[in-house]
Amino acid sequence: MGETGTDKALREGSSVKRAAIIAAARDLFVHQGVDRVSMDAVAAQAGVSKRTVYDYFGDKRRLFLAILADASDSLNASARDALDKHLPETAEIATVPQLEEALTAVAVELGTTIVGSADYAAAFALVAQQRLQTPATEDDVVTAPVENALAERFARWAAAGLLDAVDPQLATAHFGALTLLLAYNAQPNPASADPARVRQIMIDGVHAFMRAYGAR
Amino acid sequence: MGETGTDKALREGSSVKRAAIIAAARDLFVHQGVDRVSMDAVAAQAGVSKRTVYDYFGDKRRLFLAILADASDSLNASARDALDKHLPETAEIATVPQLEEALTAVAVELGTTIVGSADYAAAFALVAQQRLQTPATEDDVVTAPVENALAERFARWAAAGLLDAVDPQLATAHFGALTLLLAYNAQPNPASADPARVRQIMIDGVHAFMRAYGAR
DNA sequence: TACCAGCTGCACTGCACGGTGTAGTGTCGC
DNA sequence: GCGACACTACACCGTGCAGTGCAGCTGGTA
Repeated sequence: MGETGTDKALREGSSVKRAAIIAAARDLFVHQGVDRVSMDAVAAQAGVSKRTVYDYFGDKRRLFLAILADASDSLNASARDALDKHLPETAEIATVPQLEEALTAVAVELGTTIVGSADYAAAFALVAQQRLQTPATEDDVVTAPVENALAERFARWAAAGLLDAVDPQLATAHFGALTLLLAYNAQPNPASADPARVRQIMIDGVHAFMRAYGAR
Repeated sequence: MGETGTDKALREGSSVKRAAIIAAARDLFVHQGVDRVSMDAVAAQAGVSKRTVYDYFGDKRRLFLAILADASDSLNASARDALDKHLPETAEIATVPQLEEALTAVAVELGTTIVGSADYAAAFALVAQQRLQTPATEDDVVTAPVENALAERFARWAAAGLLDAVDPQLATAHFGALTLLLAYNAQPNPASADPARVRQIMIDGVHAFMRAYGAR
């Protein structure tokens, strides 16, 4: 399941044009909905002929899937960056306050990069749009890797006596709900978030999480 | 802002037909997306002629808004019911465990009726679909009344020393995130939720909430 | 009986969009 | 000069859909 077969006769083309088309389509799709955006509009926004769009991506559905894959990739990449940056394997976290500080740093960074950035918020919006439609939408944005990485760390801290979490998976879900989920949902419309507001939600969310799960 | 003006020349008609059209349109819209559902399909599903749909609602947009208003009303009604049932003004809640029990009852009921019921889940799905589209979407599903009612109760319990909540609004937001938001988001697709799963999420969510906000 | 409103069924218009085919232009390597 | 290629501009087809107009059926009412 690694490669989604580029079935036939798709042109490789330059990566800059490809990126331009994806960016244009993403922005238009997010703000107007996939169905209301014509391929002509995508081509115009990308500064490319409509024919080129079809030569590159085949049809509208495959263009959409390409957007999802692209967003999913960069989302996971930046999430992993944030984790490695603020919660490295070598982190010396020995007290609950240290843990809260580190988690807050992670949450704020994730919040500003994910919720605050149109690129990633777009992915969620698009999935939310298509989720209900044609049931054959198994092509989702994969959040699992990040969640698993977090759950693994939670389990380690629980073992170390820093967290009072019987079920690390559940703790991870609650962490996400109190931070990213809440922040994303609190925005009137994604891709235009108020950074300060997001930041405050993150801080409050981590604080509540630590009150619930921090060892006493 | 009370009445959205039924501009002109709309027929009142029988409430059963009206309800049938709304139900049919809601289901189709939720499962296929507003743009992909034709008015012919709505009429057929409702067992009504297309002409009648137009005579009743004017156009597709107003039909959509009627669905939102309808869902918003019944959602708030059943939410208020759940609150009055499990957290009446006359409730004798004096201990933290009693509070957790009552909150769990409320959350489970809200979860099964809202997340578990297609009617209300549909509203959120539709709003999610339209939220990004044409920015002039001020016609939202109003959750504010319920949230305020909850926040008010939280404030009272905080004053009574049962909750350790400096900011009742924030506590309400966290309560919602840990329960409804998480449950709604954990469903692969709304309107087909697993009741047992929803129930468990609610129980766990309230438990975590009480660990974070319950007085020690 | 005549009238009238609610409703159906259907034909019809106008339009927008997905997708294709193709002629023509610029560019690179030989 | 020549072929191969990437790309554009544009015309074009088929289709699906929002919305309208209308003829006709039905049941209730005076």
